[in-house]
Amino acid sequence: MFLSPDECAREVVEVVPLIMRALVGEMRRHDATDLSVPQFATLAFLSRNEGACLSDAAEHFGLRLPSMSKMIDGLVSRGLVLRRTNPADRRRVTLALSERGGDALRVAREATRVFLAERLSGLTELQLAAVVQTMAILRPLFDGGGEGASKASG
Amino acid sequence: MFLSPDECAREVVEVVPLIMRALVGEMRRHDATDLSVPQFATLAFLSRNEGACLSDAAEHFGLRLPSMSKMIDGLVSRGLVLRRTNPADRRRVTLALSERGGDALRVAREATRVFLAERLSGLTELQLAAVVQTMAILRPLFDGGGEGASKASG
DNA sequence: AGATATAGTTAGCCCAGCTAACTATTAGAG
DNA sequence: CTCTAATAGTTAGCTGGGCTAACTATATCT
Repeated sequence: MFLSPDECAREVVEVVPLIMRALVGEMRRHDATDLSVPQFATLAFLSRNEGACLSDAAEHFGLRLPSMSKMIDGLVSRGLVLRRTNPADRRRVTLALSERGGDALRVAREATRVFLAERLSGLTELQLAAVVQTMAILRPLFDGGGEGASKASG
Repeated sequence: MFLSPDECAREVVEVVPLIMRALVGEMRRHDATDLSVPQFATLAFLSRNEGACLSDAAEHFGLRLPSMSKMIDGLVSRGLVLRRTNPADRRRVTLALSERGGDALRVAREATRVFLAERLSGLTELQLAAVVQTMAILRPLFDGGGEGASKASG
């Protein structure tokens, strides 16, 4: 049986939104963490990139500056993110997680992980391995907005 | 090597949003199709469920009625969906794709498929098979809002 | 010094969720 | 048969999260 990228794409385009919807729904339900998925992702990015500036974050998520700025607004006003002017280049803004932001991220990560792990709990070891392998295959194709994605054949 | 649902969940929760972001970004770029992802998904649902009522659609997507109603508003006002009162139960509304809606769905599907297929074009046959297999594994866990998902262990 | 480029913000638009409150219709109790 | 309760949708109004256009502030370059 020949398996074309086309057929594969058809599957991915159906299943990924299903999973995403479940994740979004789950996070919406959680009043405890009370983070939207984009907010969650932003905190995660900042935890991996301490000191990133607004443009860095915007580029990573493929967003325009105003969108990113507003998102950060929300997180700053909730005390989860610190926004400071960079003294070396006073046009730039330096972003960092606050202590509360780090806590919120950990809580949200844990809740999401628990939710997903529960969904996956019925899978066999072999199936789990297949899922992990697939994630490893797909990640580089879609990370960083996909600029370098077309040369994934290597 | 033992692979726990937890580790698997950690991968899924990182990679799925990456893919989703790419899909959303791609659809936003497309002025031709000019459908948002939820609109696209709604048309796809209606094409598979001719004659569904508003509640059916809302339940399928895990949305509240007002949200679904507004979404349908948009599609109706663009001539993509027909909204008719069900004569058998005049409280109900019967939804269907219009001809233009069917066309729009086909165009959007094709564009999305092409985009994704391009991203996947560098994968080997084996990798493609793994992806397809994983989608088949995950789909039932997240389809239909996941009501029956917790008993996936059976 | 003055033009140009870069980093962010503000204003204002749209879509897409939500709840609360409402209308219209149907089903059911008495 | 009527009156109440339940069900299906809509409307109003809120929030978040995208966008562009226009602006400010800073840096860079001629």
